[in-house]
Amino acid sequence: MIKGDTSSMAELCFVSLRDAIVEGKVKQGSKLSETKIAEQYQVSRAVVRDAIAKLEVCRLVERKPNIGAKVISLNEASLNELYQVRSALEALAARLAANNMTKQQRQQLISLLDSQKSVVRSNNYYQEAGDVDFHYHIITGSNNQSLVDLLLGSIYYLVRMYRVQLGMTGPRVSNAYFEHQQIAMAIERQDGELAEMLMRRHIQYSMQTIIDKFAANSISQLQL
Amino acid sequence: MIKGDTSSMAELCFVSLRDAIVEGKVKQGSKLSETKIAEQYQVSRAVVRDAIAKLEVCRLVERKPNIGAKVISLNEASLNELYQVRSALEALAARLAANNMTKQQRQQLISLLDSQKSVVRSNNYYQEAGDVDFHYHIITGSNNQSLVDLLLGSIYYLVRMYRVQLGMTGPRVSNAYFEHQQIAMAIERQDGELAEMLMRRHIQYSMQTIIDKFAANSISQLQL
DNA sequence: AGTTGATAAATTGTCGACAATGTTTAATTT
DNA sequence: AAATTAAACATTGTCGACAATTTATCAACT
Repeated sequence: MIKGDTSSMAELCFVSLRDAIVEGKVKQGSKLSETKIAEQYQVSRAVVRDAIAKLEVCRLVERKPNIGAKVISLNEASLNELYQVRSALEALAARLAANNMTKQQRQQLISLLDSQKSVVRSNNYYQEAGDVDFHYHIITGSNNQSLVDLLLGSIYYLVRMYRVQLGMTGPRVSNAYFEHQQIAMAIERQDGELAEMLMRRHIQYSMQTIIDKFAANSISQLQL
Repeated sequence: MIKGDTSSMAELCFVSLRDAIVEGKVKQGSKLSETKIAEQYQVSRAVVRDAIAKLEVCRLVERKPNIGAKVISLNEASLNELYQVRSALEALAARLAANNMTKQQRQQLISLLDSQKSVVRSNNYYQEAGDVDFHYHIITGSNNQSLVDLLLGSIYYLVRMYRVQLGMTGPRVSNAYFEHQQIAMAIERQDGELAEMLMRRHIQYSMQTIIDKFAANSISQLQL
């Protein structure tokens, strides 16, 4: 954590903790000790409490009075629920992107897909977080701040947390690239209805993959 | 604020501040002074800061380092965006409610509508917050906790804030009751697709009403 | 009257301390 | 040995204080 930025220490602590949780450095279900985190980051507990309060509302931690906070536990039921919500919201994002994307945003999306073409050939197509993430561009391209806040404020991190937990940040089958292309073409043609439908399908397939992976992961842990 | 509860003071302060903001006691766009709020509620500033941190993530306040927090400003663009998101999420809630509602929840919904029948006759049909709110029952009846958290954690309060600002907590035309009935019947018959479609329509009409009201309100303020 | 600069006052961000609560460890009883 | 109770320890919730930053006020100048 770099001091001297225009952000408060509390904000930096929040981002740092959020990333540590999402990327699996702090395990799901584990207890967050304000005292230890304050020591580790060399800040006062007030800073840590501010960050934890916000993480609670982001639904990455659960907090109980006098007991403290712990990272949420991941389970198949909540994964299912999360994907239902994700599907509804990202389908909306795709429809709005088809209608609302600026020319510049459209060009960025196309450029992104072009730059990823060679990656697909070597069967290494996957989505890193942030600027090079296809979904991130669709969401921001919706130009609906309320939707951006919801998706990038909470859903995005929860989904990523599951993917990290399941080791799904690595290569994926290249169907995803094809689906992304189809969605991008619908958006380019400003066909909101098609973009929405394709995105629903895409998320549905993705959901099936991650649920299968979760189930397989649970079975292999039972066998240990 | 009652002390001695099992909730922390920070939680009570959060709820109290949220309600004050949503119900218009603290004006939109106004500055929140930690010092003054702490005085008013007779707690330390730490309690107030905890509450404000959470209100920030709920998107009811905007916070800037070294400047402080202020209540969001309401405007037509963000109202529009909010309703787009609300429509997607409540349509999903209706579909899930048709599939997931327990028998008991279904009975409660029907009872609620029955109890409101006489109110409609006197043209006084409106939705108070919480337990007697039709939408609240649909959302909880979705039995998707992720969806409940999103809608009841943020969207619900933002929508209510707009309605209070526009004086829309009073009587409404009784079309709403008819629409609610139609939705409830689709849910009772477990017809998720119809429930979803009817809910989209219902929110769309509601959106048109509130946008018209917002525009009329803005014009009348310009004429002052 | 409007602008600029300096000073005072207020507010925010963070700190360490204290009291209350919960957890862990040790001692006692069965 | 197992169960119960008491004591010690750790953590959380809240407090007031300090330093840094911003805002408000006032005086001087144009």
